[in-house]
Order: sequence, then C-alpha cells, then structure tokens
Amino acid sequence: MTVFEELKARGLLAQLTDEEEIKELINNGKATFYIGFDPTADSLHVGHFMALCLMKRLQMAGNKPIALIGGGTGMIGDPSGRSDLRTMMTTEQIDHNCECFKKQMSRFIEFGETTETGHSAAIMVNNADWLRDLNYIEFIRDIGVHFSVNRMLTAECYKQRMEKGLSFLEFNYMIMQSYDFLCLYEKYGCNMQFGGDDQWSNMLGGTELIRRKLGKDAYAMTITLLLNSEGKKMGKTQKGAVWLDPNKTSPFEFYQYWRNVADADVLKCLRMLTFLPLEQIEEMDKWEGSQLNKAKEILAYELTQLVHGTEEAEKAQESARALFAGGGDAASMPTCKLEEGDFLNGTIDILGVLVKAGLTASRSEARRAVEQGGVTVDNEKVTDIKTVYTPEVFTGDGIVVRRGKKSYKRVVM
RNA sequence: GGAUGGGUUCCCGAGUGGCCAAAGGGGACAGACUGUAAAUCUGCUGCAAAUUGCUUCGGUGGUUCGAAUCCACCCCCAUCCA
Repeated sequence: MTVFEELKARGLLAQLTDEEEIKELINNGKATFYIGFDPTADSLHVGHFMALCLMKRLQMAGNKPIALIGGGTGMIGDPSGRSDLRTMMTTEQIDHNCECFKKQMSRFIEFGETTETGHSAAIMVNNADWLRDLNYIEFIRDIGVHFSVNRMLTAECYKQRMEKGLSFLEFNYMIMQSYDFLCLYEKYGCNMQFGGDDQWSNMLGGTELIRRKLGKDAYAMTITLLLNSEGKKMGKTQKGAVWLDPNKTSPFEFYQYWRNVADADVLKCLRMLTFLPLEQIEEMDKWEGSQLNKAKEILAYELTQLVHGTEEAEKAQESARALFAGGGDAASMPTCKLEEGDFLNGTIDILGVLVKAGLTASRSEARRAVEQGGVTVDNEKVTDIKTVYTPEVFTGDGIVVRRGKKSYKRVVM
C-alpha cells in the first residue's frame, strides 16, 4: 500500500489542490513539504500530534519534512475557525512557546542537518526569522499586490468573521502564511504544504502567490480535523486542551481521555491517530457493544505510548485497571502531600482534603460533592461534611481520596 | 468623526429600583442505570467560619434607606453614514 493510499484509507485526507500530482510526489518521496505550527501555548496538543504523525508517515516514505514554527505568524494570530480575536501574546511568551514546541517536536520527528546523504532528515525553521523584520512598504508592494481583497473576503475563514468583526491585523494572517510558503519554496524547494482543514484558504493563498510570483506550481493538502460524533473538535476537555506535555496533562489523564471516547469515535481515532496496521483496525471494526471497551483500551494505550513512551503507557494502564476493575495496586497514582500547616487544631476536615488534593476547586464545591455522595475515602463513602482526619491517617501509604468515578488522589503526609 | 443597537455568572440569554447570587437553555460536575460508552432520570452549578455573611451584571464616580436596573463620564463590540 502506498503512503497516499494509506492516508486515504485512514480518512486523513480532506482537501487537495491536485490529487494526481500530490499522489505522484509523495509516493515517490519527491516532496519537500512543510507544516506550520503557531506557538499559541507552551505545549503541543492533539491537533498538532496528528500533523506530526502525518509528517512522520511522509518522512518514512522518503519525503522531506519542514516543521515551521510560527514565531512570526504567532504575533498576528490566525483568525481561521475563531469567532473572536485571540489574546495577543508578548514576544517573550511567543519565543518561550517556540522553545517548548521545538523540544516536544524533536521527540516525534527526526531532525538533522541538511546533507547530501540525509536528504530526508527533517528541518525546523521559525518564520520569525523572516517575518519580524519585514519592511512594511516593501512588503506590501512586493507581496501585497498579489492579493485581491475581494477574493480574500470570500474565503471561508474570513466570511465567518464578517459578522463578529475582523481586525486588519488578523486579515493579514493569510498573507503572512502565503509568504511563508513562498520563502520556503525559494529557500528549500518546498513544494507542498499540509495542515489542518481549517488552514485550507491560507494554504491556497500560498500556492497562488507562488504561481503569481514565480510562475511555479506548488501544492496543498489538508488533513481532516478530528471531530467526534457530535461534530465537536476532539482533544478538548472542559479544562482546556489535552496537552502532550506530561506536566500539563499527565500520562494518566491523557490515557483516560482516550479510554473514554464515545463508541462512535473509537475506530475513527484508531485509524487517524495510531500507527496500527489497517488490517488490525478493520478487525476491530467488527466488534460491538462492550467489546468496544477493548478497542478503547488499545487506543488509549497506543496513543499514550506514542506520546509518553512505553513505560508511562504501562503505568497508566495499570492504574486505570486497578482503579476501575477493582483490586490491584494503583502504582502510579497521583499523590498529594500535606503539610503541617494544613492542619487546624491537629485535624483537617474532608473538605480541606478535597481542596488540597485539587479534586475540587473550592470548599463549597467539596461540600456539594460530599453531600451528593460523590466522595470516597479508601473505598468508604464519606457522607458527613464534618468528617475530620488526624495526621496519623496520612502516614505511610496515606489515604486514597476519590471524587466521582474518575478523579482520585492519594493523600499522604 | 456622526447615528443606532449592545456589553449580565463557563457559554447563550432573561431581567429596567427592593421579592436578585440573578429566570430559562446549553455545558460541566455528582447520583441512579451501564461497559470507565451513549441515551434517560435526579441533583447540583459565585465564595465562605454557611438557616447567616461577603463579593459579582464592561469601568469609574454619583443619586437613593436600597442599584444589574436611574444619572454622568469613560472603555469595548456590532450595524449604517463619512
């Protein structure tokens, strides 16, 4: 199976400028492609992960990947798929985020020097290098002439914003991204750009700019956004994105997120996010009912392994099994340490413990949780909000405090 | 710069002097049911030393016994005009 066929079979392909040409290029390892990542936070998330997987797949097929970090475009903020202006970040923040991105990416993609031998080694560039020092007049004379405002306004990404308002700053985003493509084309012979489906209009801007400016052909292809069965973007929780940084989303939380996807979404996730052979996935497609739970476990394990490594994946799986299937020892259970100062008159009440452990945001919330029967300490339901604990119970292994079915913490001294 | 309509809690949205910590919906959380799923039902959803007190309706001042609600100025958003 060729790379192209595989991508297609996994349901990853969304829109392509020229299917035949792209197929030809990537199947034969003749593509030098780039994917841009704007440093909107200090960690990558699941959406980025998909893009990185795509990079990896194409790299394995002999193509040369360029990971573009948007230290320049991040200064502007992509309006695509947004209903309002992004909060502007300071240059320091952006640079910090770029550094974080760099570190995380190196875990997934093999980067290296561009040598004659290692022609498929990936390279990483930052568009801050050419965007931040642009001269406005020169730039709009040189690049700006090639863009028709009339046409830009018809682009989907701007249309949505016509109701809520769109600032001139954001309006320029497409031009910046197009310019990136042009620069990479000239500098590295980058002839292809990939990205999320929401990037389509920005990417077309680039191919068109290259055609107008250089009279050359460049291609663009988008990957399907990972949506759940309800049409919402996956990889988001109430608390925010599911991060790849273990300090922001622990391997266990990460595992749990995938362990808990809806029935309707498991197979799609397996196909789009994992590297498991398609035949194996097709086999799982026949599973039904509670058997799908097995598929969810596989999904969660596979992804945790890809992102956090085998050891962490094992640990997360162990903990999950111990916790939900009962019995066993939750080895890597998240722990919270109490200080002397947390005790008042030698005791701490259950509400205090819940807040301290981060299981509830406030004492009021903790109170409600207890009153509703959602709190368990060492497998015993706590019903009295006045329950207090003395320091002794936290010595040794401490106690296991559980809020609801899925959040728990070991509390020690 | 001018005219008009707006800014309410996580989101949408009601509220035009006290009965307002603020209707309704969504979401989130918890309970029942289950398969760590979905659907459904129930509860709950500002904070706390908790039958009470405190802080909150874009901001700052003011009127009033009392303001999300009235007044002044300011900031922000949308639409139309320039």
